[in-house]
Amino acid sequence: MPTDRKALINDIRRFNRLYTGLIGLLDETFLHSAYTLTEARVLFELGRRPGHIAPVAGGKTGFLARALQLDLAPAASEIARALQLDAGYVIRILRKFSAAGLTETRSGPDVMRRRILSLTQRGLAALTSLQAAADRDLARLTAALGDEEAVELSDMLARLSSLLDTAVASDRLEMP
Amino acid sequence: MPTDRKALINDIRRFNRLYTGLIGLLDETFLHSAYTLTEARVLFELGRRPGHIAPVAGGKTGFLARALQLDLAPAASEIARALQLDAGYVIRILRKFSAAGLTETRSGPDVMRRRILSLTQRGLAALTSLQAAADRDLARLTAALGDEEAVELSDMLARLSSLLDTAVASDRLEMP
DNA sequence: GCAGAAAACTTGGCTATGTCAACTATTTAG
DNA sequence: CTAAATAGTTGACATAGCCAAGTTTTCTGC
Repeated sequence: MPTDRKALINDIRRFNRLYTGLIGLLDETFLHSAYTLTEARVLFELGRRPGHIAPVAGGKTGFLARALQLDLAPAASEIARALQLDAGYVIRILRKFSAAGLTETRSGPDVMRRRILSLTQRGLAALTSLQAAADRDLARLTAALGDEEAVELSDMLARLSSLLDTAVASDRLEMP
Repeated sequence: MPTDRKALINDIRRFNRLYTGLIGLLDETFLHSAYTLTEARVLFELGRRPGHIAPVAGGKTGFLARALQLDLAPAASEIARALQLDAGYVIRILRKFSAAGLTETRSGPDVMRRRILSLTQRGLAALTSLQAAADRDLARLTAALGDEEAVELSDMLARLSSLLDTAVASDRLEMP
């Protein structure tokens, strides 16, 4: 292995340590909320998927939809995959949400298709409030940065995301 | 709040999502090892602190040492703080390590100062093996990147660490 | 359109992870 | 010397999250 790769790996490890600590700090926001950390993540994930906010009436979840990468696939399993969580665990969280009136299953005439979830107004409100809290903390955290540094940081994060995406994607292809 | 700050916060959130997923992938390395994720983190932390590998005989842990930021402070509490874990929890992990012969408490002539830990040869071996596994995974992950990209990534991580350090540090000062 | 495969859902049981409160021992500050 | 901090220690407890096994629903090949 070339030297620069060793250096890179070392740098990633160092950064990992730093960022893990930072995430720990930011997560406190959620711990002070009415939801657990994972519940919050699930809530965010529900909000991120338009298909779950406003499900297409009668939308098919079959081969075609999947091929087109439509976001209409069943909720629990998809969220579990996205967040790397156990499916059973996610189901329980979703049921808790449902019981709290945050989500609803707008089942059309076809009762079987019970899996498509959507956020209720109440769920959307909960999400918005969580987002606001998280934003407030991030604003506080980045308050010390100058305007130039802020822009620099944004640019780096974007580039970094792109690089990591490439890496992760090709890693996935190799070892599925 | 200026527009660029909102953009920055959004970018951070996006990056957070990506990186959280990445960390989840990398953590699998440890889950497949003989240690749990947290145990592995504690082991790494022990290895990171030279004071714990080779404690200075008779080293003082008092006011002076603290003022000079010497790394001779008691093990458990320090590790707990660094990793944001409960002290009692850390103690138990450390005892488990001790029982497995990974660490030892080399108490000097002063019996009272029973807190300084060090890794045994066996502990060091365990750590080395874990590091190797983690390195292997990181190498695989970054294999798809070109040499130029690797260097670019290293540079960005360093710069990013510096920016985040600044932010976190001044955040701590404001709200201790 | 039907049989079997694949994928999603669901549940119970379990371990690891982590919290909390209480108490003791030691160290530091005044 | 005394107070207050700081560390360590322990038990009891709660939660998070995984696993395996079973059920239901959807997809695929014929």
